[in-house]
Amino acid sequence: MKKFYITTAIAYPNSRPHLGHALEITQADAAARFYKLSGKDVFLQTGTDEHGLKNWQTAKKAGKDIMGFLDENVSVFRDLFARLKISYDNFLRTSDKEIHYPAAQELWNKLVKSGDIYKRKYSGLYCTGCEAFKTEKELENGRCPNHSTRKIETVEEENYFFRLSKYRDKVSEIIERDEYKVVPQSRKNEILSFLKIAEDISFSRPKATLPWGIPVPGDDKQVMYVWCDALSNYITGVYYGRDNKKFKEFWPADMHMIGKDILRFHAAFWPAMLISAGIPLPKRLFVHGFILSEGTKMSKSTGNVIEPFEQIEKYGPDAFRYCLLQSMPMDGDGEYSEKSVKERINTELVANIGNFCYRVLSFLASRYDSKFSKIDDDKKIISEILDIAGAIKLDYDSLNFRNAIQNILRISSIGNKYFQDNEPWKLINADREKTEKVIGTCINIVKILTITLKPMMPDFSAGMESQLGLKDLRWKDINFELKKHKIGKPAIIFHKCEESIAVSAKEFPLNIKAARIDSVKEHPNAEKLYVLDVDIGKEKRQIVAGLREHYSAEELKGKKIVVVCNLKHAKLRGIESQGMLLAGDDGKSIGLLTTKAIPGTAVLPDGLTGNEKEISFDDFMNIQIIIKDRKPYADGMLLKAGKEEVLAERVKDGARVR
RNA sequence: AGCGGGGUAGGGCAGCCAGGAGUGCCCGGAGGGCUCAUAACCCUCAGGUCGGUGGUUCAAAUCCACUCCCCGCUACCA
Repeated sequence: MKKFYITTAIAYPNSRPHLGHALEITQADAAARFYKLSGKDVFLQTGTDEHGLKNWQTAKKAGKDIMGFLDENVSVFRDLFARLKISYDNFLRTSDKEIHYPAAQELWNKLVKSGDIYKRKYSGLYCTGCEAFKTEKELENGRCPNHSTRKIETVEEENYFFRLSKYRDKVSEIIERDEYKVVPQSRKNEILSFLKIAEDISFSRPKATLPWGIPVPGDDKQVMYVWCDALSNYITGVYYGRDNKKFKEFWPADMHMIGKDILRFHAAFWPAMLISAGIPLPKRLFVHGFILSEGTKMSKSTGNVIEPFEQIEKYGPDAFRYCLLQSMPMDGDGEYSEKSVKERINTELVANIGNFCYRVLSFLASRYDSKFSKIDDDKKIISEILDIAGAIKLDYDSLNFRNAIQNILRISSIGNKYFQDNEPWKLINADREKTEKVIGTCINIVKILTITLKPMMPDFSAGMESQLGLKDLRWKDINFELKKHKIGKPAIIFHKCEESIAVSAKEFPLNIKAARIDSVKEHPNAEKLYVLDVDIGKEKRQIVAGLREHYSAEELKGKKIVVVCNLKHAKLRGIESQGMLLAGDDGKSIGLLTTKAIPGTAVLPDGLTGNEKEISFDDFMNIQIIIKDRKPYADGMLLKAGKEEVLAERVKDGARVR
């Protein structure tokens, strides 16, 4: 079987990888994983472009040997790819003398043979300090900014050129007809207009000005310029010039993936070179935009640089991949911000997808001993979901990850609604068999989610496969054929990303006071709730508390507790609650926080001042207070009511206060 | 200035190429339901003269012309 061959642009490793590198390789990896799932024999190549003056100078400046410098930087890229779970099959370094050099030289020779390489004089502005050509833009007052005492000279040098102009019509035609398909359309238009005026391109440099490159065959005074050196990686990595039979298994490439800044080289130079060398053209060029932060390009001066390593560390590879893929529109630039990352994790991954998977699996595990032997043959749901899965396939095939995500979320929303509408937690008392069918269908939906998310979030899907007790799910397993099955052990995969309210050095965000319960009534409308009147010193408050399963009215009356007073008031089943009493919850028992302090005493960490500002329930939930040795700690700081201690009843260490 | 991208509900987007009731997604707001699930899930409602003007058309967010505003690029760099 011919390989399905995908490439990324090769990175220039003169500094650390940035978000753009992470984006491109993640897109390529997601595509590769998708095609693999669909049964193709995928080969993904990436690598690094290691020649050129910039690498040479950066190494020199750092006082390092060029290969040592490159090895170091390249290993950082490889490390990033590993952390990103990139499933590449080949990593090609253009500094590879064994494989890459001879093959690139072979390509050069082919171009010479076709009569498309010729010598021509080139003249430019040369800085003797840098020993390099400068563009007019780079100069300040006609001088090199790094060597302002030296003169800029106009230097002529003789270089080899490639006859791009000869091929512009031919390349235009091929792109026009989509034989080499450039997407999106706007990039295709752009390159077609460039091809009308494309001129021959400089193809080499004298060794004296570019000391670090691949030697031009038959001319030891010249080295290849980047085109033949770097673009050729796409063929040299897959046996070009080494093993023609094997080369044909890979080539032509099914997809090159690049950024919009290098469109010309891939949609004009590269196909022209291939035609000249008599090599078939790749099939598709996918061009993505840049990834921006806060609406502008990331730069150190703006201070909006986002480090890929840090993002993976904070959010994990799955969520990072998911957000990267979602950030990029099909045309134009994308936007990445941590605020939206957190939002997406909490709402899409946790509340929508993750919650559906977990509620279904845990229901089956606890009520049916993890087994089912029938499914609900709800034609409407089934066909609706299979239709969406079909759309997702098209989304992936066109690399529209954003649409794919949107459609996947639709599936889990349908699942959540289906679960909700059937109310299995109630239905199970009336019709145990029907309930089992409903859950069986839900398991199939979970399976479909697992498969459709596999290209984007490999860890999640691997985790779900093991929870489902299924192995090696493929795209063809998207169906409702799982009718009798025993699942594995359910577990939560995505965890809520807490927006930690900065507990500032001076102000504690909560206004907590010691209080005494004056009276206890049962909530007329809710079986778990009490309505309490509490004394918080200068005023009295009415508080609704869900304690009826844990405390009797007698136990509560007169008890001295602590209450959050600046929480936004809320109606609970029709009765207003003007605060919240604090209790520890260790998963088994609920135990009140108590204190001997007189009502009204502020409860604070040492040294911090109080805060009257009203706080929303969500913000409150994001403040972690944990019990240790019966005492409450907020962000590691002990909470006390003046001089008196605050102690939690009944609960173990690690209990969360709420 | 040139080139490119954009202006659609309070925020972020899709829809535009192949015109057909402002349709859709995520967040946020208001109200309700539910308790299996990670305070999660479900439902309802509010909110828009689709940047503006003019044209083509039976019909325009969508096509054409003009115009206003925002942003990016303008390096022999992958």
